Amino acid sequence: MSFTIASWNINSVRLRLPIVLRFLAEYRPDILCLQETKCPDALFPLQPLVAAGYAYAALNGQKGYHGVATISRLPFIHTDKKLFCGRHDCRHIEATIEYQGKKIHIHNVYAPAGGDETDPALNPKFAHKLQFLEEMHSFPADKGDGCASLLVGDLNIAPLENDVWSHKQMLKVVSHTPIETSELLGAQKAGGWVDILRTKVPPQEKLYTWWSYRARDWAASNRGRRLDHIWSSPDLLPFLDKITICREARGWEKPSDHVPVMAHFFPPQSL
DNA sequence: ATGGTGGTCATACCA
Repeated sequence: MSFTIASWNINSVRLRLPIVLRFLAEYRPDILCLQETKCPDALFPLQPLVAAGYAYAALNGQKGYHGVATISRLPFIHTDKKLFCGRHDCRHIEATIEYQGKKIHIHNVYAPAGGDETDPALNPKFAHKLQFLEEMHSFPADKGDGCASLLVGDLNIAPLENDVWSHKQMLKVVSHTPIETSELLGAQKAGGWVDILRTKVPPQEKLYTWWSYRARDWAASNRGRRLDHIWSSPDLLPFLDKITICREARGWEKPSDHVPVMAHFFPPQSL
């Protein structure tokens, strides 16, 4: 029995409940971290998820915007929320699980998109994004408590050249500007995190997790970006079996513009 | 250079 975690920016969990249930039925992750749920906790559709076998949920939602939720087949031994930038935006929830004696902190993160203008002096949303990135620098993979960690979510940045369809054309586009990509890689390094999607797909290969709604034909033009990420503490790397980018979900009925990303781990006792 | 498509909540605002 492997351990599988998935992350998906769902762009309204209530509107897209049918494809959430389809994904859970077909891929059966142990944990699913959702972003942009756009749903206050009191209105979160728990019952159908419980019926699908996901009995545990850690919710941090608000009306209309943002919102994260971590749903699980395994119980949580602890949950926590972090506020970023002194705001009450719902952009983070931490849930700790125990899997075969190994405790794992799972951070579910939704980073600010940042608007269109790339000058933080002119665009407060981009300034907010940069401050969020700065605060992500003090988000360690090793908390010093002996637990492993995973950090997943929509970070709204495609850090590497082949995380976008055209590096050259995207350098002036929010999500791939040099300040964002260097800050994100800086936060990753400062926290001691490993970008595990890129341990299985080499940086020379294109890899996308998001395709705009605005394209006439998203699959034909294939102008994607890798905005969704799975980071781990280095101690989990020996157990990493494979990753899955569920590209097919972009073609499902009433799709999100993001697709689920997954990591599959061998059971620690098997190695 | 522009607008292209979605979501929320009922109007602009956000992605």
